[in-house]
Amino acid sequence: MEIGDIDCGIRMIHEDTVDSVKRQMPKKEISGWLADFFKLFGDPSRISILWALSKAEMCVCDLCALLGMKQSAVSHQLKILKHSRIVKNRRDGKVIYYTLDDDHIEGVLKLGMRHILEEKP
Amino acid sequence: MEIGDIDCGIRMIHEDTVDSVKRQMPKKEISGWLADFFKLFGDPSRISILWALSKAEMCVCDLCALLGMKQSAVSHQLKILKHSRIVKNRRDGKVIYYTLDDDHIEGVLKLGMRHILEEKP
DNA sequence: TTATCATATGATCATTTATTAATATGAAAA
DNA sequence: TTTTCATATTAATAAATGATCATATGATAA
Repeated sequence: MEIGDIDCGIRMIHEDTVDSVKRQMPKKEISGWLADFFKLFGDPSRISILWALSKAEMCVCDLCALLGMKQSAVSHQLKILKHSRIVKNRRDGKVIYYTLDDDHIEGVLKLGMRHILEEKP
Repeated sequence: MEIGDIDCGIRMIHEDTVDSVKRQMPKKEISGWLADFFKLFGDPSRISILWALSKAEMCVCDLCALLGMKQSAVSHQLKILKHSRIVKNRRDGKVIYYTLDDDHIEGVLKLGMRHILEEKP
């Protein structure tokens, strides 16, 4: 129990613990990327879109019908997901089909789902 | 390629796909819980706090020192995490120690990290 | 070409959220 | 009891975000 230096306006009580953990922390840039990644899953609309795309390739208007969302709203979310390279699309005439573009996405969804189902009985 | 009913103001092109996926969709309530769960990981401060706690039990002021955050900010985030039963605490005199309160959390962090490290070379 | 359809984009608005400063609580030390 | 220290809480503010409306793009069909 040593009293360490001040960095953020308050005392540090366990300097050894802080030092040890500090060595195991990711760089700030990485934490930011991680948070940005999880933020993609932090909205019910995007969760539904991703879940749906994990089941089938779908076009925008099918997603609208499936989820009861405005076309514009779906398009905006798809743009975010595409920009994060979590989703990709292909054009066939006027129709644009979306699919998941990353092997990890379904795993993340399922891991989260497992947690939810255990937490809320 | 059938043209289906209208629900959200636009046409549904692939009715069979939509029907099939609809049967595999989680209920809205569940999508909401999922999003709320991932939202916890969608902020750099919380990511750092959770990562730190996955390495050691820590008190509030140690977290402040480690992360360079104001005590108030740390406390706010810990409150959110505790309320979501992702983190728990114990009191020892004036000091309150926090730990992860869920086996899944570290797994989620690591899965996300794996994704990040593959994406950003 | 013009009209139509599927999708994308831009601007705006309302809501949520993270941080801060100030203050309160609650336990130990003096 | 009074003071000090660790943490929590409240209120205010600024920034981020998701939905919507209106409009634009881009491809096919007439």
